[in-house]
Order: sequence, then structure tokens, then C-alpha cells
Amino acid sequence: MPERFARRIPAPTVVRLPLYQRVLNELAREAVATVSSAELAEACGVNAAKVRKDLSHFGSYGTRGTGYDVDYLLGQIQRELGIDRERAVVIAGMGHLGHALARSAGFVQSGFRIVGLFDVQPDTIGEVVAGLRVRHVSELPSVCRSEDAAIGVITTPGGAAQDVCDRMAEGGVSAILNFAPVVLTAPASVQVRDVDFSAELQVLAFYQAHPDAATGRPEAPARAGR
Amino acid sequence: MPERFARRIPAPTVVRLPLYQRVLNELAREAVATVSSAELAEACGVNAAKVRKDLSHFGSYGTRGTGYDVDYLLGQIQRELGIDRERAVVIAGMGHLGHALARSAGFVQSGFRIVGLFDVQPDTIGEVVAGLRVRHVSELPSVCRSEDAAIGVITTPGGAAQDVCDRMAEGGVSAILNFAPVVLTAPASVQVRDVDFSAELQVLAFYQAHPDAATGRPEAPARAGR
DNA sequence: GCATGTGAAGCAGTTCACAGCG
DNA sequence: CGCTGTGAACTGCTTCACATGC
Repeated sequence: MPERFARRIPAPTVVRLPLYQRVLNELAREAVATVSSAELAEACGVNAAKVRKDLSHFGSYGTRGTGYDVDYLLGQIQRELGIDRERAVVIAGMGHLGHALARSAGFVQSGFRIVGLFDVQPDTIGEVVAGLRVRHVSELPSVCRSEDAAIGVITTPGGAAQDVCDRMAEGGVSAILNFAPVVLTAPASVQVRDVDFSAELQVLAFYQAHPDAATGRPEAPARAGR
Repeated sequence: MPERFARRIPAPTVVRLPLYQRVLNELAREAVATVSSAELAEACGVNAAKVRKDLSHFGSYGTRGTGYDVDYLLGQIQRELGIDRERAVVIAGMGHLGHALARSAGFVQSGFRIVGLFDVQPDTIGEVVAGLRVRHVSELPSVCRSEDAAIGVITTPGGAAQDVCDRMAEGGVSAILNFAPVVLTAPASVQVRDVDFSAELQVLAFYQAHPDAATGRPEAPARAGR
């Protein structure tokens, strides 16, 4: 058992971990035994030195002159990501996006299990999606507690997002993935990540309008601070 | 017509522009006439100095002692984002996510018009979604050219993404929003932004597993880089 | 008086380059 | 000899603090 305390990991590094994990998974499936930082970097589209620095934050997993053992490295990264234990997730807002996420194979493969679907529309409640019955949002807090769900996904319209956020916090959720185009207010103990499709397109549009501003390759933008 | 050459805008600033745009839009709807950098910062969940610095990259739009004129500032930001002209978008991969995006109201409101939907499934082709008939991916390049679509969205399974990417490039697309969990290879002239839901959840899981690593407030989304 | 705009300071992540080790 | 791991240099964003101007 390696050391216990993770040193402060740079946020950009944390964001890249899932990428490494994904690529290593593929390599493992292809029965590749070892990778050098250069190869892994190539496959991830990042700089080799960055890969080594990132991995070094967790310890020395590589072998000099050889590279990294794919299976071992994969295991270490998954452990860092806390994928060893399955995590329960609830989704609020069963519109098209909510449906899409509920049925997403990627979530399950990544170690997440969806344990609750919620909405407020009378005609949506009761519907069965991905084997789960959609319930009214008022039941969200209790379900979070009974299912021990610590992660919530918000796919409601903007107007309903803050209310849902409050209910999630009430249910003990400590991490929220927010797709609603709204700035949420949540307790400091609740981690919020925002995803905004329109904003992504707008960024692309910006660089189209300002080709000179494009920095060759955008790359890992890091977190904008709050 | 203001000046022509945009100075090099920091990538983090570009990522925040859509956020400012959104918040300013709300303020405009509420008929708020002016905002100070502090108020705008509060509403966006960012630092006030950052707001001023960001805006200063585009010129001096504020009035000392008063703040910024909401309508004027909004107009300037939209102009910077190139929202003044509508942009045509094509979507490849009409699974649940593709459907969700095709019907997304947010895209239209943000100045994007969806002009083509594509898939390879025989039973999906021909279906009409959001007023558009789904066509076979082989038609993608020609439609991009005829509709002058410069932005493509990939919502296919991972295995089909690179092929679609190639076809988009062939069709003259210069910006791609990629939802497939794959590292795409595209010409340097094509800007790619990746969005990976599972990766977002994994990042949240990481911070749950390492509460000590949480940097106060991560904030606004960032893209895992290429 | 009050809020912007900005030089300067501070800080963080990236990249370099090489010592160290298999 | 090759590749990792890492100190050090570098680059760039963030934050500060205040002069400027309404």
C-alpha cells in the first residue's frame, strides 16, 4: 500500500487523469505491456514531459529505460480516481439530455451507477428509463440518502437548476455536474462542475472569428477560477 | 467599425466570454442599465479584477465611477464572439445525445443554426428531427459545403468519430466539438474541443476521494486538452 | 467618491534539460 | 543506452494596488 496523503495535485493534472485512464484502457485491451511517456503523450495528444510530471505526482511508477507497465499504471490511476469503488449517481431533469445520460454506457463503464432519475413533469414521472422509474424531484433528497448517492447531475432547464441543486445538497450530495446554463450557489462542501454546450460552440466560433488568436492548439484550458 | 486586430486573447479569457455573455443577457432582460465589475463578477462567480482584465483586452468599455453599460458591453462581447452572424452547424451521430443537441434551444439562442444531421444506421436515416431529415454520413462533406457549415459536432460512438472527423475536414469544417471519448487527429487548420461526460464525473470523484486536494473552488468548466 | 484600467507583483503550470538508474 | 524523474527556467494567468478619470 503506497503512501496515504496525496500531495496537492494541480487541477489541470486531475483533468488529464481520465484521459490517461481511457487511453491506458485501450492499450491494455490491445495487450500492450509497457508504454513510454512519449508514446502515451502521443496517444493523448499532450507533451511527454507533462505526462511524466503528472504521473510523478502520484509516485514513481515507471521503469527507467523501459517505460510504464500498462496494467500497473492503469490500476494506480484508477485508484487515484477512486474508481475502485462504484459511485451512485442521481440525475435530475429527464429531458432529452437527461435521457441520453441515463442510457449512457460510458457512465457505467467508468464506475458510476445511476440510482435515481427525477423530474417534475407529471407525464414524465413514472416513465421507466434505463430500468429506473422517474420520480418527482421532491423525493430526491431521501433517495440520495437511502441510496448513498454523493454525485448529482443536473440536466434541467436553467430555471429549475438552483432548486434541484438545493435539494441535492439537502440529500447529502457533495459533487454536482451541472449542465444548466446557470451559475449555481452551493455550500462550500459541494463541488460543482459546469458543462455548457453552447459556451463550447461559442468558444469555437470565437477562434473562427479570430484565427490569429488561435494558439496553434488550444489544449487543456484549465479551470477558470471562481 | 472598431479596430480590426484582436490582440492575443488568453485562452482562459475566451472561455469566460460566453459566461459573461449569458449573465449580461439576463441583466439586459431585467432591464438593468449598468453593472460594476464587482457585480458582474459576483453573478459569474469570478474575481472582479479578472473581469476587468478580461474586458480590457477588448478595449475600454466601462465608465469610471459608474461601471459598464449592460447593453453596450453585451453587444461588444457578442461581436467578439462572432455572434453577429449566424453560424451553420452539422451534427453527426443521432443517438440520444445527438437528438438532444439537435433539439437544444440553447444552440439557436446562441446564434447557431443546425443545417445537417447525419448517421449511418439505416433505421435512423430518413427520420426527421427538429425539422431536419437525417442523412447518411457520406453526404456530410457535400452538405457542409452547400450549407457553408464551418462547425461540426460529433456525437457518434468512439469507433466512428475519426471517420466523421475526416469527413468534416473534407467538407471544409474548421471547428469540431467532439463528444466521443477518442483523441481525434485533424488538420492543424481544424480546431477541436473535446467534451467528455464520464471524464467530468471522474474528476468529481477524484475530489471526493481526495478532499484535501480540493482547491477551494474549482469553478467554470475547462476542457481537457488535446 | 467611486469604479475602471493597468503596471507590477505573485503564483502556477508547462517545458526544458539532464542526472540517475534500470 | 534509453527513459524516467525532477530541479530549474520559463511562460502566462491571476491578483493586487493605485493612479486615472468621470
